[in-house]
Amino acid sequence: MTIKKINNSVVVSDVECLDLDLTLDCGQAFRWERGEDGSYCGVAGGRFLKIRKENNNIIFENTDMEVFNAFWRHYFDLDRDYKAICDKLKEDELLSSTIDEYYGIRILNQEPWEALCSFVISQQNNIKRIKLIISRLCKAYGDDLGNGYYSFPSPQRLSQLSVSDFEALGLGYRAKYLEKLSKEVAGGNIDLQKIKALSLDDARKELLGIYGVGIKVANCALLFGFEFYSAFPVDVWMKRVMEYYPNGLPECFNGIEGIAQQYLFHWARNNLK
DNA sequence: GTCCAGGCATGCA
DNA sequence: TGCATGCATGGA
Repeated sequence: MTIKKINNSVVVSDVECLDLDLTLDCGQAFRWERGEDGSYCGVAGGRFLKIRKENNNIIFENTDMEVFNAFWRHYFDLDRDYKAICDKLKEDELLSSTIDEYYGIRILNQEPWEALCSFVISQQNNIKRIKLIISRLCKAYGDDLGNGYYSFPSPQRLSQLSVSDFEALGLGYRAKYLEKLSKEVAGGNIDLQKIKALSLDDARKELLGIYGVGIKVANCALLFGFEFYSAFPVDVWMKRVMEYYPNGLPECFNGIEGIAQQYLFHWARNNLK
């Protein structure tokens, strides 16, 4: 991997295992939009980014080296050896063919607050509508970043809302979950950074204590927002996949269960039912 | 019209 | 502990 500043962009060459479609539009993050040219625009960490792939280069447009190194480098998990991870996972028969077919999925390091909210919203919902609701939430209560892009609203901002304010965004019965969660985090009763520093089991216990957070939402938040690569979310799609593992998860998943899961999730959505 | 979506809280056994 | 049920919304 080599990194260069070219004009207004940061250009990263020779990145193994990063397919923008598979990574940004695979149900782990809900704020990226694909342009007709295959580029993606989105917001993370309060920053707008346009990213595209050109031959062997990943181009981070309108980004300087400081912001790239401070934020996007970690967001895209660029310092993790996904090739080695995928090679290990391919010891499993199902993943061997799945990774060949869908090589390039990475786990994004999203912010804990956004990930937790997003997956509370995700429950009993489909990806298209999750995106729609989050988009409305950001437009209504996030900071205006220009060109129709908005930051994900802070817990402080959302703590000022009522249940009916959330319902107006189409949150349905999840409105009361978001309302309470926002107030708890804004008020300091829930400390997400502290949870991030715990062991996986302890962090999961903390999240499971939150109103509206069950085992699936907790594991998604842990994997996508708290950097726990062993978290293994099982939703309706993964329940179908689990029939292929009647004796439990294979040993080659150890420590990287979450990455295995994301490939299997993608495979299931394309191949099962 | 019915079924389903990256499920959860609640009540009851 | 495990299981049944209700829950908001919108697309297929």
